[in-house]
Amino acid sequence: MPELPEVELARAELARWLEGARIVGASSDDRIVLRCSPRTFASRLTGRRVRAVDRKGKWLRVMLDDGTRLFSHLGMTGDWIAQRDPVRFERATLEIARGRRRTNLRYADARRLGRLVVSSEDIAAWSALGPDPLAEGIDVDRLSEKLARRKKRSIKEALMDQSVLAGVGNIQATEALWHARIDPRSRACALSRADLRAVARGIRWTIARTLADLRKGSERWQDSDVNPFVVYGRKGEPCPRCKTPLSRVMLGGRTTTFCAGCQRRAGA
DNA sequence: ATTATTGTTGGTAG
DNA sequence: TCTACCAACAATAA
Repeated sequence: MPELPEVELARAELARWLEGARIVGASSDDRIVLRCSPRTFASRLTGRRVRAVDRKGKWLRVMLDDGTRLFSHLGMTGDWIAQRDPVRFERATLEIARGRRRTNLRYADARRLGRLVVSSEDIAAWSALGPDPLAEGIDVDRLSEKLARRKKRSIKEALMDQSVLAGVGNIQATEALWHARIDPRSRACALSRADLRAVARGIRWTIARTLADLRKGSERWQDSDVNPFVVYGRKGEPCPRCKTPLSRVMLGGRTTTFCAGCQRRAGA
């Protein structure tokens, strides 16, 4: 379910339910998603008050009043749902109380590629994340410095590297590079300063666009049959800009759609 | 039966 | 120590 925009939506939803509320129960017995002992999960969370729900890239961090942190990554199919009754593919549950009001927050994850970790400190996966494009913006100088060391990687693979920019995944990278008119197969180190400024604009554009879609639709696009993206998943359809049929290649094992007509190979 | 999928990571090689 | 590559993880849908 998640790249940066979806996770940001999940953060806002969680914050609305959790901030200032008290966790009065926590349980999970999923030995794949849960990366700490079920006992730790229950005992460290129960009774605590929630200070804040933060997001960095695709990671969520719930900060509690005693410094304990709950980290949540949604993997490919994870989602938090505020609902009294159990949901399909439920892997963990938080019972929360705010005054007299009680709610259950349920973590659902069909493929179980997501993870939940309770820790008293920030975990390595969180600390290793690069800047978040939505929260911190994109510093082209810093980006250029990092990409200069990627001699072999394509720009698309580099953008999906979470230590380069946190939160950009297959869809957002595909859309951003189309907007920037850069061929996704270009070597990351071959992009000029102007190219990188265009990529930064492309990322801001696609994130803002996806976020706006999610906020107004509230229905996740996977659940409807409408593809809201400009090029992702549209191989063979005419490019919205130049009408050339869109091509598809594999980069780093991920499907990549692009326009051979108007996305130029950098450095070539 | 086959192929695809919004993601990460651990092992290996260089 | 850093970069690069790929299989593995796991479950569903078309």
